[in-house]
Amino acid sequence: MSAHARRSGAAATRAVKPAECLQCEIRHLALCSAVDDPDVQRLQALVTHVWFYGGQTISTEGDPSEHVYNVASGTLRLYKLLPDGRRQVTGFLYPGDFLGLASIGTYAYSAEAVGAVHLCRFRSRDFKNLCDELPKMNSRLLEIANDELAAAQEQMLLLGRKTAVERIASFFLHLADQNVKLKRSPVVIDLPMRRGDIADYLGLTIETVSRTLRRLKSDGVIALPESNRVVLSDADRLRELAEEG
Amino acid sequence: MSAHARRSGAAATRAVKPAECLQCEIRHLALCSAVDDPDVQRLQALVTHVWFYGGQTISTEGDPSEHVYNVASGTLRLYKLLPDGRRQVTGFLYPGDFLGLASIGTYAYSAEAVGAVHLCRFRSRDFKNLCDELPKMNSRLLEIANDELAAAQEQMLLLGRKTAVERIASFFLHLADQNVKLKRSPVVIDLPMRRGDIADYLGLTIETVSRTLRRLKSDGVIALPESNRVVLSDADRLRELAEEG
DNA sequence: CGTGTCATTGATCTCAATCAATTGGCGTGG
DNA sequence: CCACGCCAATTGATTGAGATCAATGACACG
Repeated sequence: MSAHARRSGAAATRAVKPAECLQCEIRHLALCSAVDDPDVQRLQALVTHVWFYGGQTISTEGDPSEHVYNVASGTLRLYKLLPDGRRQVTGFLYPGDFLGLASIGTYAYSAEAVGAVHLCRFRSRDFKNLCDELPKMNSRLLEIANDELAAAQEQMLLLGRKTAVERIASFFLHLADQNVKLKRSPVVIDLPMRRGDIADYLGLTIETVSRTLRRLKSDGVIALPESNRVVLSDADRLRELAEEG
Repeated sequence: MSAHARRSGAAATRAVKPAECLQCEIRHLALCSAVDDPDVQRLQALVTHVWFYGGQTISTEGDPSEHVYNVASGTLRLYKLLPDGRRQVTGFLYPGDFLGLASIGTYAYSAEAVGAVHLCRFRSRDFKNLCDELPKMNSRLLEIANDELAAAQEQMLLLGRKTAVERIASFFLHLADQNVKLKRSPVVIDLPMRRGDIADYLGLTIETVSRTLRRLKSDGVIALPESNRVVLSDADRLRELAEEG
């Protein structure tokens, strides 16, 4: 079985002085939308901005969870490994997403940068304290946890019961929704991750992903102008193929 | 693919006057452990006790979420369906577990009684209001959501990457842990659910579950004194087979 | 005892995994 | 500029784990 894991780059993390949270372009998407301008200042006082290159590890499953993060730009992959190296990518994080749930004490999964990413980092302790002071933060966090839980249920349905075509179709539709949220095209979709990441996310192999893409392409449902860009030529057909409620 | 769903029984739900929450045997396991005796009284004022027979539906995916529940006794199965009837059981709930996460607005999944169950029911609105007043409730809820999220990640790993034997072994070990939590034997395990539920939980078919059990049995790893009771004769071996960290 | 439901067991099939090249893009260095 | 190496992705041939199809066995219940 598969282990499309990628050796982590050795490049260093840079940490610089905070940019202005009030001007943050993705604030409306993030956790930070929960609090008003005065309180955002308090968040800003706690934040450290960090950058990672593609392949770098942000946090490792089982390690004590010292930080939580907001994704400012770029994509992360979250994953768990089996002792023999088989990998399950449990999700991708995009700008506005929060990293640090399911991490009371220790991280429940590892996180790596897919490409270059910019993260807003908080010390778990500081963050926890702030949450206790700002009840809105806590309830927003609960909301996020609920969304993630619902997404996890959906992914279980996909992994347990869907066919390869259905998985790929569902994945693209999910990416299309994500694109809408980020005010990008719902039809032209960039795939920042490699085939191995997609395979490990969907419980397939690289080869099956590739073959399924070919079929969808030759059926005219999608186009692949580049290997990491999909065009949903026939979104309705794709929805049928995904077998969605 | 499989649809081991079961037609829902037609028997009526009974609702009676609340028992005493302060004397509740499983309070220490439940959400209710978050608040002190005086506040438990406030919880108790809001609770309705309801009973369901095996096969009855408690809530349906997509329906507006009007209630949240605590499981007082019995087992629930949570599941999602595909349009063609394929089913994924996303989890089982045992005494002390909370039903109502991933249910902002509408239920993210359906819930059915596996056998006879006793539930403590709250109106979502009342419950939400109480949570806003008792910050400890909110943070306990977040804690629960985090645990469920971690469990969901684990289940994704199982569904995406584990073999049939590994899935069954992991399932039994998980049940054993559950048993410890409920102060039952970690070796003799009752299976309140039928084979179809197990299959749909593990992303397998009934037949594969049955065959895998036979193999584990003939290998001396487990015993099956009755079809719905397992004895973990060799827990260490089982742990090896589960390929766990 | 029939009858229905659930679980087990056996025979066969199939979809995706595995194994094995081949292709294509890209950067490096001669 | 082109040859070479590297790596990701594609494509093809074959295998295999688990699904599907089909009985059979084991209880429980009216």
